[in-house]
Amino acid sequence: MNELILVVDDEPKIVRLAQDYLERGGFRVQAVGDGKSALAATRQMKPDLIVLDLNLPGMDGLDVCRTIRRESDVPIIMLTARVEETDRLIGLELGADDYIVKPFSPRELVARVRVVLRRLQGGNRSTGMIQAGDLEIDLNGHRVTVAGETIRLTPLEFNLLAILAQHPGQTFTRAQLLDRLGMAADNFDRSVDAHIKNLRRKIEVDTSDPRYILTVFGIGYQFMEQS
Amino acid sequence: MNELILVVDDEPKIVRLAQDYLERGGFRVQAVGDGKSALAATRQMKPDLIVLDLNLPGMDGLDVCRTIRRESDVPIIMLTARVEETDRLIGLELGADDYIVKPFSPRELVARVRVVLRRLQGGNRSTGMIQAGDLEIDLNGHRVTVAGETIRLTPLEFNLLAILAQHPGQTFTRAQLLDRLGMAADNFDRSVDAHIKNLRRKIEVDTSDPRYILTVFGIGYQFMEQS
DNA sequence: CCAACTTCTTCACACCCTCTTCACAACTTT
DNA sequence: AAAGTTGTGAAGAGGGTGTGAAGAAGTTGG
Repeated sequence: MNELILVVDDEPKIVRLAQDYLERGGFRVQAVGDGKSALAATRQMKPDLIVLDLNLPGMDGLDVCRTIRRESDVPIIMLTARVEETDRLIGLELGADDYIVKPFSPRELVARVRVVLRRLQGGNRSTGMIQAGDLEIDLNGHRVTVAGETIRLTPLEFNLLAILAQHPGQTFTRAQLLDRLGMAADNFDRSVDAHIKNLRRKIEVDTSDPRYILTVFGIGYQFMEQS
Repeated sequence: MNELILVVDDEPKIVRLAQDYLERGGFRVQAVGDGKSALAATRQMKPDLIVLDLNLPGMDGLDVCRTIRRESDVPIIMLTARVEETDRLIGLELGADDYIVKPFSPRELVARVRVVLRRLQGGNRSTGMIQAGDLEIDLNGHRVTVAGETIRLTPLEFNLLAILAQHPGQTFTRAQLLDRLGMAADNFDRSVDAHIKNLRRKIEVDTSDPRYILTVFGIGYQFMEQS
């Protein structure tokens, strides 16, 4: 089955153009015109990739991106009108996988879509089960076992572990984690540390020499890469 | 071998101007004055990029663009006198990759040519990934691998490497690096040296014969240009 | 609706890593 | 050969992190 691309833009011309080229490129395309519909469509149709315009009526594209990221790892390509904004996109690290500056060539769009999809195909995303050493995480069942023993995690601890474990080797800043966990942005950064501490106490054999959740000094935390 | 650019325009002044600047920019240039010749030249010489004027004698520029697109994926930059956004879209719809409005600055033309060539050749500026030899830098994930092995970098070392690697071949003075790293301006210049030393120890095979971070005596440092 | 419980946030202190600086050696340029 | 520039190891100052405990906020059960 061909990949399903969700195009989110309020300009019909752009939508038509993108849809036309993407379909000619062998993708299925669904289009919506505002952020609210984008969220609904993402939940219902579970697209394989989202092309998201930054300035949308109503909800800001950045908020849409953030919200989608909280519940899904679907790849997102941002469309932006200004070159200056692209710096912020990377700086904010809000979870977009690529961006394209308007006016864009539709062929470039198709090429970028292919690149992003190919890049993320190696990732294991569909099973809902993550294994790492003695650790086993059941994303759907909200269950975590260490050496066969089920352990009790708080909701926040589970989500924290899930985010990290779904991206082994990638370092998340405290701000990114606060964001993805849906915690108030004005929270103290160090509250993340507290949860990491509690989480380590439950899953690590030796908390002073962690095997799963590593500290990246000055940046944040990361889940140990599988060897 | 340098890229071959085909310039299609019926105004000798424009052709001369474009040819002059493009050749000075390191490209080979071939020029024709009408649509029919443009098609023939495209088939024969297989240029790496085409600069195409919209209003040509005989065949319309849009038709030329459409026809070329049927048989080739060569990048096309359109030249036009009109400014309206709708025209941009029409051009892009036909398969052009960029759009320049006349009168244009010849330097802008060269810059656009470079941009289009780079982004269609899989330039990975926006992916957040930088590759150079055995070195791989994940800007978003704050991860650096050497020959597949993840290495530990301090925040300052990571930023230093990122700045240098994002501008290969460009030499930075110590003052520039201090500035970009957000270090106090009254810092000792030599602290940069110390970080370069530590960085080299982690990424270079032989620190006395660096492959990635080169010293430019009397100036500063630069990241090795990859061939 | 209240009480009991769990979870989340904040604080303070100790500890560890990083950054800066210094001094000297090695190198490049003139 | 002299002068200036860069490479390098070591040590102190500064800032980030680990941690336990206590208060705040949210949840569950009667």
